[in-house]
Amino acid sequence: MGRQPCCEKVGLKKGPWTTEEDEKLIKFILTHGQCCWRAVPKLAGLLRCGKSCRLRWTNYLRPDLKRGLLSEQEEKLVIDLHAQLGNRWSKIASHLPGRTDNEIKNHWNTHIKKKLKKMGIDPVTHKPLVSNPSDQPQSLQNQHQQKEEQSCSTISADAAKTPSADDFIDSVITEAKEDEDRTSYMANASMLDTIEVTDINSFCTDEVPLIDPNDILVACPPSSSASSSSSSYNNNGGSSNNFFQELQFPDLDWSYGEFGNHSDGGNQHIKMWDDDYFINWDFLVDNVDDKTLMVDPHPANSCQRSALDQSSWTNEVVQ
DNA sequence: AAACAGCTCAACCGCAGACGG
DNA sequence: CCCGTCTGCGGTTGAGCTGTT
Repeated sequence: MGRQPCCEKVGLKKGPWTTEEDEKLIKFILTHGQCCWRAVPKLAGLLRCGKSCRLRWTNYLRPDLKRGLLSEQEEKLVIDLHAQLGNRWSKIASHLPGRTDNEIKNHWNTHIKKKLKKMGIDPVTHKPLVSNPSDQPQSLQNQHQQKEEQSCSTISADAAKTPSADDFIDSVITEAKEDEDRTSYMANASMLDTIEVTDINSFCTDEVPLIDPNDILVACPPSSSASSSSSSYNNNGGSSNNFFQELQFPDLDWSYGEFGNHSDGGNQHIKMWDDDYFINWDFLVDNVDDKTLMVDPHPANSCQRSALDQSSWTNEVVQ
């Protein structure tokens, strides 16, 4: 009785991903696109549940992900959106190209929350922390007031600098609330320019990246993380770093450890998907060992396959 | 140098909603 | 409308790292 588990858990691996697992997953997704996550581990030869594969891909392996700390602009946008949307991280993330809900959620819990509290603002209500301001010394009240004004002023200053940023935020909030379709959002996407979000093209975590093969912003991870977070940035267990280096993308530097300072100026433009974009993908596809795998010369198209196509490829591969 | 505390973030869990039969 | 399946989401956990004593 009860709910069926998402997968047969017996014999499935858990915990940090290894380089080999990452390779398998990347190769599989690049070759087939995303579909039917439950089938992915079986077809890709992974001892993981589909859920785990999906998370690994969307939160870490997707090539269009930005890495590193959120910029001030992004942080402000997150705060604004959170004030309106609450903990709807995926909605918030959908307006920050290259950022995942998990990343934003983590950043909120570890950084922004503290920042707001320090400023005397309740991170939940976005209002001054003290419930009864009269209990508070006048100096503290002033401090809160100042901080709040400061907070508002920084945002409004930005708004002054980028006049349509507020409009944009309003529009995306309205859009999120009304659950408008993504198309209408894309129509307004150009407004993102005003808040210095680099990639204004369609962004959806459930798609293989449909990025414009131009520059995208790849932020360096925190230097601390480069040395810490062993499961990810260096080659202990979950590292994909070496793998990416081995792939030898032209003009692409994956050597996180060399990025150094990451605070604000830490973001670096890396020409990740240049004119040879598809050649790079081809390179990967060519290196897929399993010759039985279907090869799509334009993996980016994979995401645009219809549900029918996707079911048919699944069947083909299964067969 | 060792022990401990605090921090970060990838990964997991369980629930809810979407969807198709 | 119901039921089963699948995916997405948000909350939580815990391993590993850093800083402090």
